[in-house]
Amino acid sequence: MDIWKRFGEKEVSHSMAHYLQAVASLKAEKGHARVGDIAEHLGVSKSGVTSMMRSLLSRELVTHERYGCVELTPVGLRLAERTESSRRVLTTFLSEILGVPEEIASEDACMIEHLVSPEVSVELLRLTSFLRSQHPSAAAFREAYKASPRSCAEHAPGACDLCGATCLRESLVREIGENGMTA
Amino acid sequence: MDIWKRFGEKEVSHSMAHYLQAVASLKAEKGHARVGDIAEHLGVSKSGVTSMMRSLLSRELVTHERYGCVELTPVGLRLAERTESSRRVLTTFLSEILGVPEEIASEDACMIEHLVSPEVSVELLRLTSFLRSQHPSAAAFREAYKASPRSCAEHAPGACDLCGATCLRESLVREIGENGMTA
DNA sequence: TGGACTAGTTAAGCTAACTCAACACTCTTG
DNA sequence: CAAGAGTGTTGAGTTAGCTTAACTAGTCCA
Repeated sequence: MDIWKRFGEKEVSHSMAHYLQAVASLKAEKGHARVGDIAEHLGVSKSGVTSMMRSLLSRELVTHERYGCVELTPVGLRLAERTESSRRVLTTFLSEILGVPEEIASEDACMIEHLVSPEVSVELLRLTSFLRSQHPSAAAFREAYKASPRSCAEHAPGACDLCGATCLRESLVREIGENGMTA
Repeated sequence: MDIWKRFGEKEVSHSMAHYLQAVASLKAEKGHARVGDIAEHLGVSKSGVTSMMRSLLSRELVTHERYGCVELTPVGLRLAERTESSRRVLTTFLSEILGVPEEIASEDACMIEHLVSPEVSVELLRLTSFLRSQHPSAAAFREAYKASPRSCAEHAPGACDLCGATCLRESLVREIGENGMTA
């Protein structure tokens, strides 16, 4: 009943997760992460970076001396890596298994990467690798799934217990249509 | 490169989505949604509700007269229904297909329901209903998947193209372990 | 008809995560 | 080694989404 509020109680916020990722990727790319680099990488102002660094510093996720480079602490690094893992698994699942266009897959993954629990990520990884594997039933699945109906037939009211009074598929497809996209 | 910032550019925020859902569910449950009901339902103060109503009013997602009941506009209702659909699909997928404990499934679904694009929701619905169906290859899949390895064997460095330098599964499982949970 | 109670609103204040403008530091180069 | 360019920080201001405290509108009852 109250879960929705825990949104703000995650160990790191959406912004923080992306700052940590930015530091990690700049470090990997150029060998160091400076305030200006981070600002450019994320498309925010340098002063925004400075104040976020203060906040990450107080949580001991980075180290940062005035006018110096930013470094991830072990905890910060672990968080950055975990977010990155989650993003990779999600993107692959969404685009390869679900077959959603890559742009949408990346966008959705970017939105939710830091919100998905490791429990879900790890199971998503398992499912994704199984469905992509050479295992005979995975191959059979891929064939059958390709041919399975996209229509609402199986979602006619009463025929599908996922749908309640309204057919989920219909309302979702209507949504996509209204945004000018094709299903 | 800049997708992360679009987080704040969604048509409705996480909070708004949940206020809309609350109005819809109270309306369905008691026939009307009043400020106090919403406050109690969401665990926020009444003044918080009043100010959010002002904001939803200005976006024409609800109607609300001083000291009166709150009603969803057609757009508000559509958004509430879409969020609800998305939540239902996600919860089912996470718990039934991925096999994640129900509590975690609900929590994750609640976090991301409003962030997942309808394109992804609709494909997730398709995959979920296929994998739950009586289709022979779905049944075969379920059997094979149950028996498929949970271990890291298939993720040994180099053996799995999902993993880069570090094994995703290992880092995710480590994360779960550190939170005192079992994989 | 006027309390009293409940429901709702307003006002002021908080935190997060930004912005821009101005100032301060550092580093390079002549 | 000092001027200027470039980098980084500060400070003030903004918006979203809350909070508490104080006030007001509506309702019910004697």
